[in-house]
Amino acid sequence: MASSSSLELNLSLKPSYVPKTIANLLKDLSHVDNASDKLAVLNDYINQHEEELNSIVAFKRQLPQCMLLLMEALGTLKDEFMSIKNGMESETGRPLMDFLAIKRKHCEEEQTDISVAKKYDCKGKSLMKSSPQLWNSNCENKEEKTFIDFIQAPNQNPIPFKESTFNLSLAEKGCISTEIIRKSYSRFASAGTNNGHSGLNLRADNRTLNYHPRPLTQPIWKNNRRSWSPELHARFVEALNLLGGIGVATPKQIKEVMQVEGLTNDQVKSHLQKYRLHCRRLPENYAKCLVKFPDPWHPQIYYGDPLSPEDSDENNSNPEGSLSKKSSRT
DNA sequence: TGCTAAATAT
DNA sequence: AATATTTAGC
Repeated sequence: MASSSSLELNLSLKPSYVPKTIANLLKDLSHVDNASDKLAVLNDYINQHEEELNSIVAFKRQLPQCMLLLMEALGTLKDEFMSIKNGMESETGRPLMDFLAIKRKHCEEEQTDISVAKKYDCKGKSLMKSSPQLWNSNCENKEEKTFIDFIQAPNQNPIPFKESTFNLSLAEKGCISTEIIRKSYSRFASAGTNNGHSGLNLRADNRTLNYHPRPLTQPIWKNNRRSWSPELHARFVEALNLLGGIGVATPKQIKEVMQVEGLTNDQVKSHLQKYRLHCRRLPENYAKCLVKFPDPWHPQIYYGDPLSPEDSDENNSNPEGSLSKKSSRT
């Protein structure tokens, strides 16, 4: 209703995302008579939903229902996209590729339109790139992870990238197979039920899969004991954050993400215990923070996006000074 | 000795 | 997995 104006895109094909329920979106879509425009709108919603899914995946344990709702919405959107696309093809007898070529042309024009970017500005970054890219058969962009990628458990054979990227498969065969989505969805839904966890337990998201820690530069052994150098600790905290925070990450998961040779579960467990005790004494917002926060252990270190280890690693040059600060606490 | 980090036990 | 206890380094 409020968004009906946004659907007056006719042939301009501008991004049309306006938050609304799927039911309302479908209702609004039913008033659009041009199938191409419907697909464009659906595509915007699909991209936007994937972005949002990416955003909350770090909070998946706290927001499992949000994950499910988003994934259901995505499934619905993609099914709808498929059926419209199929309808188009059977009606016109024209393969989708023709359609894609037309869209691509439009999108290239759009890319120069600042107002288009504005619409996608609410979260700052990559949103604007998603829409124009959809219609390109741009296989280069391996960074662009979508829906399917972060439901892969790390030890499962990932679906080949070709199939797992919505954009690419759209370009190649018109649309991602809903079968793949369903498979992934059911894997997602059952992921946490057999391992003792109450809720969903997605072991790895797309960031975890991409996490490639640089080799440690500082010694991690002292006598016979594991020495938690600030650099090692930084990696520990990164892993912690990737896995959803101090309250939910388990020692085994942390160890796996850290990828430090010789590191044992017990050592991580011990360190986690110590770290939790330490954080417990601090204002509680520290302990809950997931992404950006000053490490209470090394307060002068400010952890940035866990994706960029250099943020935390490099700043550890003066570690011991902060360690001594701990003893001044009580 | 006391304090803490790390290891080990429950 | 969480907590408690022990060991050991400074």
